[in-house]
Amino acid sequence: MSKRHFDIQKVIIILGQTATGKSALAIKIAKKVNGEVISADSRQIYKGLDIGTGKISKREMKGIPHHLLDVANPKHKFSVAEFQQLAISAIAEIISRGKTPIICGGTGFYIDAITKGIVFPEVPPNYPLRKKLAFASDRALMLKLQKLDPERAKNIDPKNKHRLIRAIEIAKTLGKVPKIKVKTLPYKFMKIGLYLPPEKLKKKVGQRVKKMFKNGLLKEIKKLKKSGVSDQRLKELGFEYDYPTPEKVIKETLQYAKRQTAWFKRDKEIKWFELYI
RNA sequence: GCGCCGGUCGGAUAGCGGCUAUUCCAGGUGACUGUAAAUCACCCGCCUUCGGGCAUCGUUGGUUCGAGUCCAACCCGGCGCA
Repeated sequence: MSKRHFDIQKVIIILGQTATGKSALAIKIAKKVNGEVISADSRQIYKGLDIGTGKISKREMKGIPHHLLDVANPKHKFSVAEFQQLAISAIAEIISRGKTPIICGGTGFYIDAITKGIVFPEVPPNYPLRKKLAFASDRALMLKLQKLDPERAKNIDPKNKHRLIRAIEIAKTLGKVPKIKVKTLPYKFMKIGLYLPPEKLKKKVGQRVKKMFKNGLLKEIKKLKKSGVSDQRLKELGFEYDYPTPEKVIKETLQYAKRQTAWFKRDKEIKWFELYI
């Protein structure tokens, strides 16, 4: 019996708050283990959002192949489920070439979609329906959901319109919202979390944002607008479209970092490291 | 010095005498099943056994059954006139 038989394929995950040095570490590890990087970032997935998302440049990649960057059009929404599919096939494809997948990113939900194998109900977004329901009050949405699927209505966030609308969307096509299902992938996920103490993070974010402005963040936003990305969309993507100031961007980035921490805190499998940079 | 206006939580703001002082921002804790830098909940004067208890609207008095709200004086800030 060969040793190979007992080996479970490893998939390395590098996660953590923004600006903690994930991308650089991913490159280092990739060099060591003959790996390729899969980005798990809900904004870097889009074409044209480079400066504002802190996307790694070709040069910084140092020859390491990167997947799931620039695969979506910023004009349209990209969903977790789509990401999950692409990521799963990217993992398989990298492994089939005898290399090690390294998932690197800060979008906790995207990472969990892979590592926990969340099975999303096969109901794609119904944008006309969403648009229509967007005007309804949370109370009205709740009543609607109670009629469609009393079970789901019992444990849903009663004031969270996005979730209510999604639940209604599912219930309308499937009859009801299916119970949470999980289909784990046959890999061993090694979760490495990068952490910076608050003061250092603040400093790092400040430096990074200033660099963004220097590198032409405003020009990038203008370009996106010109290519047909609406103000509304830009806002969804986390960009100020009118008067973004460094102070504002820094503040928002730090707020985001806090939300990231809240997400990652729940995952006890993460091994945390402070990077000295 | 005179006149006018104002002083309410870290900041901003609401509060025609009546239960528990409003809302927004900032801050904190948390939730998360196809929007996730999204969305949502709770806390945000002090104490608490988490049920509540005690404070508090510049200060000090007063009117009143009852005052952030009315009155007086004072303190502070802004504007105007000297």
